Amino acid sequence: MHKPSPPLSEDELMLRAWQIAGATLGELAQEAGIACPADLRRDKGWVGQLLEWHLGASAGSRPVPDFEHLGIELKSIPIGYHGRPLETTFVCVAPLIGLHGITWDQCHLKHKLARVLWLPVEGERDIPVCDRQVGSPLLWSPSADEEQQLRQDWEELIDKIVLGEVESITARHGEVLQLRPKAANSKALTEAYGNNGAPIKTLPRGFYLKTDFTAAILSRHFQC
DNA sequence: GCGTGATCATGA
DNA sequence: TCATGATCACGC
Repeated sequence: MHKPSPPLSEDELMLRAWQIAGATLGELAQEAGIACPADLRRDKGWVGQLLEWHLGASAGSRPVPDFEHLGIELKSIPIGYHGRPLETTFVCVAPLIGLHGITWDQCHLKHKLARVLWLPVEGERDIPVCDRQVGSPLLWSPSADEEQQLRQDWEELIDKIVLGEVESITARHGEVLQLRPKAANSKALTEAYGNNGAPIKTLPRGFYLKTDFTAAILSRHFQC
């Protein structure tokens, strides 16, 4: 099977997503002509990239939505036996410098989360990767409450970054949003503000959605 | 090194 | 048991 072209409409995208719902990753890998890894230790992004392939995502590694002209971001999310997310969800890299005058309405995170196609995938490690099933897709935009929660966490975290306190931020800060390392390893460093605004070198950070938050999104879907 | 895709692995 | 902090792969 050749790589699907980008979907031309939201309806077309959702149709494709429903068409792969229930399939196993092994079946999807076979159609894509790629091998299914025994585990994801060395292929952490494999599931996401496989789903991108099937749905015709076009962005590659560019910092734009997966479905650029639809303004939709694709997120696979690993689900455990109890239907809850097994992992936090990476959203985007956090800016550590050049934040003068940055606002919620113009920030990268808000735009990334404006419209997300969630695709749950079985993620328990005792299920062989090839046997894991894709779940039902969910096209989501933040409710007013959800946006308020995200905004509050984002503003508090950005404030700390601006004040040179990035290295005192842990994953426990934030109700729904976390700031955590996002790097190749602990030796990858980038510039940030330190005490008194002096430049320091620190680990690159990313914004992640906590599992309680994504669990609520998914449960709202299954209840309605 | 940065941004894309994330999960791993161990200390609490 | 589970979330945090660390890490893996790839294109450029």
